[in-house]
Amino acid sequence: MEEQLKRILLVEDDPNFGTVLKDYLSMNDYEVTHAKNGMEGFEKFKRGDFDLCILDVMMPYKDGFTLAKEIREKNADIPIVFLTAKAMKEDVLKGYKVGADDYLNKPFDSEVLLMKIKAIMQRKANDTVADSKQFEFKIGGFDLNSKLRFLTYNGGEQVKLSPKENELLRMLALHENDLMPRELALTKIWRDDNYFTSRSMDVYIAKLRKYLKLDPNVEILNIHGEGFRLVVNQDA
Amino acid sequence: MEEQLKRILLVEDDPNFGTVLKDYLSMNDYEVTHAKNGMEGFEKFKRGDFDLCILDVMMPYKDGFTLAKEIREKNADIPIVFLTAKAMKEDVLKGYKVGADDYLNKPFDSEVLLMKIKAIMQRKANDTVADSKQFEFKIGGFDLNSKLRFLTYNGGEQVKLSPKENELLRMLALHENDLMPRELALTKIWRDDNYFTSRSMDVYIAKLRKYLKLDPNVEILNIHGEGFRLVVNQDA
DNA sequence: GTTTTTGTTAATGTAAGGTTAAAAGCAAGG
DNA sequence: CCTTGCTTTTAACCTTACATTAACAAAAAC
Repeated sequence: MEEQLKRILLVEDDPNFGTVLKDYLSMNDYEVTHAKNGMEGFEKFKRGDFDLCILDVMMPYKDGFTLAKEIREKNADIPIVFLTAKAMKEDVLKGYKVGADDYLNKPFDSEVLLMKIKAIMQRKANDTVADSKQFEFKIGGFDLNSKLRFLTYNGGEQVKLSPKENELLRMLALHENDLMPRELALTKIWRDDNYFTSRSMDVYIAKLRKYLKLDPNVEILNIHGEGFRLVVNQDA
Repeated sequence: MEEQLKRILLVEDDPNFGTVLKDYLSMNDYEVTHAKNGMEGFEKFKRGDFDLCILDVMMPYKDGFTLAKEIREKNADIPIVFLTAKAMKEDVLKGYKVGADDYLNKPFDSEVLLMKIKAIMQRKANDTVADSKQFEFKIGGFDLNSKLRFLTYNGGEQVKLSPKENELLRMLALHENDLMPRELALTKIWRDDNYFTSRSMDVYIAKLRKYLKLDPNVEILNIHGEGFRLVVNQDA
């Protein structure tokens, strides 16, 4: 029953309105990333892992619709809500064509926005059956219990894992014997893909290798420039 | 999957507003009982079986908070929504302490109220599944009688538990060997999740650990950032 | 051979949890 | 009322757990 904080990407060029809206959403338990224009919005979108996008339609350089189209190319499922000052029919239509999940005219009641967000999230949550819910893994002689965050070797003592250790090992296990792309772990676990998070991840790979040393048939291999591979030798 | 008509108790002294609201809710498929003051509200509450209470805060004789407290004594789970003209901070706090599920400032958008009601009902519906009626537990060498609030070790002396000690231990026992999320205990037992209630809970965890020290096979483990785990080693 | 990427260890800063004691609430009973 | 005893909260201080960053070594790519 773990409640995951929902992440929202807010792209709004009006600094006043943007900040107020961000604060309001933050107060209501959403993790908000605020981008000040379309370019920035797309960059942040690519690097983070969001649950919902709120896009202002009227922005310099890159308008909300164009941005939405780009976002849709990367992710066909993510809910998008448009903010617009104009209640023009064509605009609304254009928005829905790009795949808007909802539409709000400025100025709007912030409570209404909140309700709509909640409704959209819920709707999506029901769809998301594909979201892997596996929390127990056998890795060679190890058992990983990813819900309670511990690892045992041959039924021995339980070693506690930190949240990051746990998620990373789980992600590797989900791709056992296969490539687990760096980018995937970084966007999903660290929720940001940059130099520092990347180094942080390497630190965690080292930690995991230390735990896994107990079983000579289990190892984490690096695929240079690509990611890592959790391999289990099943001979013996 | 039979749909049961939800029953709402509406306590509102303003006859105009009360009637309008009642009609509005009725139109939206709720069965509404309208009480015109606190006394009447409590009488009707005792006699009826409601799914939700909507209480006006400002009422003659008996205000909404007092009424809420009385209702809470009879039923610790029923959702309560307060209506108030004042957006005063103290009022809000007082309300949540009594166990408010939501708060609405008059005048408000009736659509918003409707959505909130829906959301609350849904939330409660999910909780109720896990809400067990078990009141006796075996925890290693201990027996917990949660109705009479005492704990015995190997049939020895009965140690009395305070209400909070009791509820917390029961909540842990309901999740034996599994994660009992911090948030769950805080929202269910303390009815509020903030820094202080959280520290309060830690104090109670310490108390329970002291009681449970008698049996070396029983312990309460912490899962950092998640919650606690009551583990029982069943080897001997 | 130089640059980029990865491996590893240690240092730092922050957040969460543990512990104890004092203060505040609260419900009898005098 | 005021006290008394019990429960709960608040506060202070301490310890542990985590994640990030830095620094340097090793490996791979170019």
